[in-house]
Amino acid sequence: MTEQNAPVSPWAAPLRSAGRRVTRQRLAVLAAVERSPHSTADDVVTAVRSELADITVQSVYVVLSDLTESGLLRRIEPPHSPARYETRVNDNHHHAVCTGCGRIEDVDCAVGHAPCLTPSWSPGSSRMTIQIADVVYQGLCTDCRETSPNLPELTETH
Amino acid sequence: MTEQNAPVSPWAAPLRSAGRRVTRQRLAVLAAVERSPHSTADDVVTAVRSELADITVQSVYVVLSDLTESGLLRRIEPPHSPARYETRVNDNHHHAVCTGCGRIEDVDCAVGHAPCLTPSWSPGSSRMTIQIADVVYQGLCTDCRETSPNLPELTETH
DNA sequence: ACACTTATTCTGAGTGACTCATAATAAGCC
DNA sequence: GGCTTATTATGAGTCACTCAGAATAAGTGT
Repeated sequence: MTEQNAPVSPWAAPLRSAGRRVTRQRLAVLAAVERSPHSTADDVVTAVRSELADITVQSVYVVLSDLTESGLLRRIEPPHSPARYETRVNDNHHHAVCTGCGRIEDVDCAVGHAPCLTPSWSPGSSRMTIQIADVVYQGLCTDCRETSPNLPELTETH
Repeated sequence: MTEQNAPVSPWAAPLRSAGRRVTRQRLAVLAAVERSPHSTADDVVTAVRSELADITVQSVYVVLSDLTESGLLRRIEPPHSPARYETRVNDNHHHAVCTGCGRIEDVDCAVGHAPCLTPSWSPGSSRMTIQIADVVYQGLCTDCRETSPNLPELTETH
């Protein structure tokens, strides 16, 4: 009875080394986001409630922002969408958002190194110390491309 | 008396060629955004009211999103900030947001061409037709760098 | 196993940033 | 000067969070 009869979640150790207590709520949120990357807070509430029926929306918000701050989750803010979360952190990936249906795909860095970290400033700007550069691609996914035939040309906005 | 006694706004022609009527509200909004790039909707309301005291917040929202749709304004959505607008459209520039004070600077493309428009997809992603790639840099501006001495290292997130 | 401290979660209210439906107004055209 | 229809104003409502304070439960020590 003293021994652990439930399997220890793979998230317990990461939580501990982030200096956070291991709670059922946090484990459930992490599992939900891992199962469905790019989930919104609302998605997470729905998913988690199948396991923890009474969890509140507010708690999910608190847990999500706390886990984001501790580096276990990454928060992305796609245009015209509530914030989304994923467990894939600490790698150089970005996101592509379909302007038709809103679906989000992961994108690795095309260049390998980081040219965008040494930006060329526009005239009149003071120079900032850049820490991160996030790229958000927008385009049409294969499904939406079929339904809407004639599209704007590819624009060089980078 | 029939001749134009007020100088024709430089924005009249662009509005017309975008198929939009030339109204005082639109001219005032465009002038305000041109004067203060990266303005929020609220900033615009304040600025415009010095000229058009009775304009409503809702109208400003409508005008801003309409002008964005017609390509006269560009809307940017910095993290943890309401949407911002600028008149500088159709050029390849991006933005750097100071994580300390929130100030926003313009950044030209560092690479000149557009490597990010040919992204390398992560496994499991379907290929989208990319139309635009927006880069958001985050870092510390010179002012904030002085006040907060020890900072996280530069991270390659691109 | 039990108490204790404090992080975490819950309860309930509140805010910021928009969005929508409908009525009034005013550009642009004849 | 009228007319048509795009714009703007009015007023209400929603979405995505955020905050204060009370209740609960991890983790720690005994």
